[in-house]
Amino acid sequence: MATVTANGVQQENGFSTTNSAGRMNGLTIGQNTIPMKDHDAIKLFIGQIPRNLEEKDLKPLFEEFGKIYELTVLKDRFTGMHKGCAFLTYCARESALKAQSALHEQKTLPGMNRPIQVKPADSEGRGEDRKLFVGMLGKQQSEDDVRRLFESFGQIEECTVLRGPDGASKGCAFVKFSSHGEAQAAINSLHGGQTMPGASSSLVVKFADTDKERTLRRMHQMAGQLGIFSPMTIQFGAYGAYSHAVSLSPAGEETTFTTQTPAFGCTSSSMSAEFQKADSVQGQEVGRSKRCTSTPPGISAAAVPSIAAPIGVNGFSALPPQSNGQPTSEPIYTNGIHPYPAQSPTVTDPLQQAYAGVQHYAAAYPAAYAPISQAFPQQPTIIPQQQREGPEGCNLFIYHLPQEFGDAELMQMFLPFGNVISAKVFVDRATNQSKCFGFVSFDNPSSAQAAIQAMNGFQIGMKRLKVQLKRPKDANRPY
DNA sequence: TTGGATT
Repeated sequence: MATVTANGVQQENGFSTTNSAGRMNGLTIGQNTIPMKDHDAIKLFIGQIPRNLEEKDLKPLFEEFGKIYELTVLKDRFTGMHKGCAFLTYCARESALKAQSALHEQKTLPGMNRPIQVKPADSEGRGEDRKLFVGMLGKQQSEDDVRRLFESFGQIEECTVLRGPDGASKGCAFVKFSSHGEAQAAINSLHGGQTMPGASSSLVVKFADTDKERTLRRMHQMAGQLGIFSPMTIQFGAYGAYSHAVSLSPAGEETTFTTQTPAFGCTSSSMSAEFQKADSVQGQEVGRSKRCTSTPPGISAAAVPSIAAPIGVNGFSALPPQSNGQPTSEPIYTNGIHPYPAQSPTVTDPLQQAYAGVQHYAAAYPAAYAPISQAFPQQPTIIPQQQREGPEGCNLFIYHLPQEFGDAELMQMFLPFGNVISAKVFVDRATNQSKCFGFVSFDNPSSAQAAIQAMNGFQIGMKRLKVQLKRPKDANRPY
């Protein structure tokens, strides 16, 4: 038996699923029509409704824009009181858009002092599929500037430049378009395409995080703040730092660089750089052979008291028990980086002793970390180090880093001097290449000072590290 | 050549 539905669509089977626009909006079985809605139907939030209006009163008002799929006045869960708002879903997406443009803030219902609100409900994904995060803006770019940048791609519903407490732009913004397509078009044209004045890299245009991603990030942040990363990370890191940056070639010879460290497994680094600590005190280079001869191989780690300081800070409160006749003169991690601590050519130089001592520590106790790792059998996954600034006087700016250095290498290099709460090498987003500078934050100023003392002027290859306190944020800012 | 950021 054929059925003619309200839409005039005739079907042999008595089912009708399309409206005049060819979209699904109702399922008619015999005489009964079960309302169906578009797959992309929009749930609208209706606000500023007088509390005496119920569904039956509201229906006529909204039906003029299309068939209603669902209309629910919001009631207090406990008291059942009318909350002055409702959710409304039309069968057709089109109807919702029409209602929104015809009604939203266009009229005020009797007894209300603000105009009616008709807009997609928050539950509709909060617009995140059309909201963009814009990064690498110039710090002086205003909302208007950002709007101008984006206006040709569609209708901008929202544009906010993120600002710190002092009102200074954080160099990023959110831009919400009225549709996903517009947002996507903006990404396609603008992302990476230009570099704003004062920005360090090309413009970033991407979809803003979803709620889920945001929650995840928050959790990571919390975890980072609470220091919930593996203690072994730190200890391994320290160990790795010494073995990386510190492995002395006793004979002053090049050693082959292998890339394994216990801290990070196989690292990406394959540096052939040569480390030399410049003699910053006397302003002169200390001869390599002189330094080397002053560091006799085979010196006992335990006999070098000064290594206790940097090591202790990193959680090595004690050296492992002297053991077992392992060879101590060969670095187990020979990575081609040769620090030549040269503050003084004598063996009493603390830094040199630290280097030497740690080298021997690394050489003599390769199993040192094993018992510790067994003591923490279920370490949580390492949470990626977020950018964290330390207190005033604890943050270092490091320039002339080797191109190959990444965050991990930077951290390893500075771990000997204290608790590194953050190590960040700046990377050019376009090329993914290091910009050869970075930041290291300690949790206390003396570690930072110790690091400056030891590492400023440190020669790597043809370059010398520049290690100094990071400029405070407000420095050099025009007022 | 001074922190790559968030709703």
